[in-house]
Amino acid sequence: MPAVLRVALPVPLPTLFDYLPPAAGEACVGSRVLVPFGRGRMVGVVVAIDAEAAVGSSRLKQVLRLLDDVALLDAELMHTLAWAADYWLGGPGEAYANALPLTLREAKPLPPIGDEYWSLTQAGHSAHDAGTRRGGSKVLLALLVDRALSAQELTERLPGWREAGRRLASAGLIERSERPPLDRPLPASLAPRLSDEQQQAVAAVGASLGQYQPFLLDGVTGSGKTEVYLALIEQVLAQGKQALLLVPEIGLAPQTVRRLRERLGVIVEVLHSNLSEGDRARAWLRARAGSARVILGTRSAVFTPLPQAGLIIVDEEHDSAYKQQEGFRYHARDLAVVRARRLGVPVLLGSGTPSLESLANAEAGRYRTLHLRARPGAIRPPQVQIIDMRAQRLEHGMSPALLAAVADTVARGEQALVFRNRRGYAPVLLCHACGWHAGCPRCDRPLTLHAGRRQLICHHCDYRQRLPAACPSCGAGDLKPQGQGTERLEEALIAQFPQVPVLRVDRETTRRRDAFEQLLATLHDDQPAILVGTQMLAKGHDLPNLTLVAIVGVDEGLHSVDFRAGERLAQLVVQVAGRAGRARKPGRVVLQTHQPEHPLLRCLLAQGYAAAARELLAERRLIQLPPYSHQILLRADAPQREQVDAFLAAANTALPRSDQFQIAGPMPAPMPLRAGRHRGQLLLEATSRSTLHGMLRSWQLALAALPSARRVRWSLDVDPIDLY
DNA sequence: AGCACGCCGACT
DNA sequence: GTCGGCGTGCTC
Repeated sequence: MPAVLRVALPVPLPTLFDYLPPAAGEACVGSRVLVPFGRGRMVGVVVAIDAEAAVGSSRLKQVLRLLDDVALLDAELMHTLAWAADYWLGGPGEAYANALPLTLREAKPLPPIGDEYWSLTQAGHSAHDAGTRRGGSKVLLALLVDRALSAQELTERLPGWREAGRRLASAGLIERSERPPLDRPLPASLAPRLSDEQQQAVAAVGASLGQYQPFLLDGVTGSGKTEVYLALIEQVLAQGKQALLLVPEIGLAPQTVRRLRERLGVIVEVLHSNLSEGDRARAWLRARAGSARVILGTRSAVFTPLPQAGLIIVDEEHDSAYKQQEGFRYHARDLAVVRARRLGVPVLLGSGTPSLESLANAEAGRYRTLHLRARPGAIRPPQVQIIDMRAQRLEHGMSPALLAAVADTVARGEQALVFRNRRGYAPVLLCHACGWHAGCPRCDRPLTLHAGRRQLICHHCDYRQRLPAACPSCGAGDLKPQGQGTERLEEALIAQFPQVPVLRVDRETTRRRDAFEQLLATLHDDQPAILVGTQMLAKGHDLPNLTLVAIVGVDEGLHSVDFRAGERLAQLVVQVAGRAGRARKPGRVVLQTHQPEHPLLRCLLAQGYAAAARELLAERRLIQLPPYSHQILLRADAPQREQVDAFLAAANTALPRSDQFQIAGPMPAPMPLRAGRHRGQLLLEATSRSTLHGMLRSWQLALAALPSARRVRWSLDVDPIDLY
């Protein structure tokens, strides 16, 4: 048997592939190779050398070329990736595909990791003097006439300069160069005085630097978690180590980057999916080279190489954005903890509304809890008032008490936020003559009315149709919107408060990148305004003049079939409420509901999130739901229901009988029809997941071999976070 | 996932 | 008589 190289390839197959060593050179584990695969060629990562071939030598092909002389992925990252692929049942190659920026999965030399600079050529200077160019090109030439500028500086001064840049570069008027990343310290601002609790948190984590220890930093919005992060990152930098800070979404990145830069006086490397591939590769490589000291990123940044790791922070750790919902379904928060253990560094999970999983880990003594209770500056926590919607005359879904609260607020020159977790004008369009309602033909759910665009849109599959003038069923012209979305609330608030600016913030109004930031920038600190919006308003963004949060209709969450609905509702209410009164002014929250006596709401409002979470945890323990049990969900969908049923039945049969786990289903998914496909699922629940592991792999292979599997799309989800 | 091969309907 | 539909099988 010849010794072969074992290579992970970016294909969703459950196997690694063996190759004969290349004609020239010595491959090492963690380096990339170009290999023939099927008809074409592919870049893979060497996971083992001197392996014994798993297939007959006649089938072995030879590595075409080595792409790295040293490992691109260090031993720790290789182990982490293998562990992740194993835990979340991914193909061995999929983890690598997620970890490596696209540019690094091409058979090219590594891109330079210096900063990208642009300058005028001789011809460029002439063109500028002649003034022949127009528009963006002219502005760009003028910007570069004195000195070369970095791509970042150009983006700051002329957003969208790339197009003009391309034109001018191909005309030979400007040229690109690389310079080593700036290493001179930038001006750093002084750290504010920390509260006692903040100091204790910093001291506790600081004392653990250099060893593995998970911390749960439990701090309400505005309690100053970020200052704790900053102080710790400062310590890590002083030791010459790297800090990785994960945030749930890109929207939170720009302001956080600014804050980190201003306070720490170092370059902050950013890694998220909205970055261009070149930028991602550069940031990744800088982290690998150790020149990036502070790395801020979203989910996939958990795979950043950290050769000098000092600390990992996961901000808003409860956020479900950390779980990848398709393909390789890993959880970045959980992986961050695993990485921290292997790296021997502390990991800090921060949230004002910790996940029940993390609370259970703290309860079990696996995590140390740090509390930040007080809001610095001694602002009182917002007072919360429940409005019983029953027997109220509603103005487009808003009660008189709610409108009065908004009126008071704007009369004082302050700002109000009206929160509604529903986009569009109305969630249902109903015919008052015959009872027909507009439904999605592909999802069996009502279509949402979007009045401004005169469309009916399905929020599940994006099916769209024009707004009918009359009822398609009976011809009556009596179509009435039922219920309220943000668009309708906006309209009603404009009518009620004609002199106050009303700003709607949802996916529709903030489609463009940075539109959200720009929108918020128009809010002057001292001017009254009304904000209407969805989830997007729940996070980040300090609005110092915002003193009222009005939550319209959270009842939907209380009826949901998903056992996590209560947890999510509590988190959402607390996060949204936390927008109120962040600066000097006291805040007020009104919560409008049809179920003022609901135990979860009452507990949440009377005793706060921690108490509500304790109740929810006790419930979960009682009925043995996560985090007190472990779930694996098999999902399947197909154009015909029989195909789904046949596959799930066969999958169920292929499951070994065991008292290690319970099986629920096969059953229809909570949305049994979506985008024209029928959906079903099979749920495994076990008290101990580790005993399940070996069985799962063989089950997965058995599923792939089922004839019925070819007629469905299917996936296995380890620790699913919604049963959708 | 791609990408071939392979065997049955509506077209120049 | 062909172009092309997507079922089936393979990739070291």
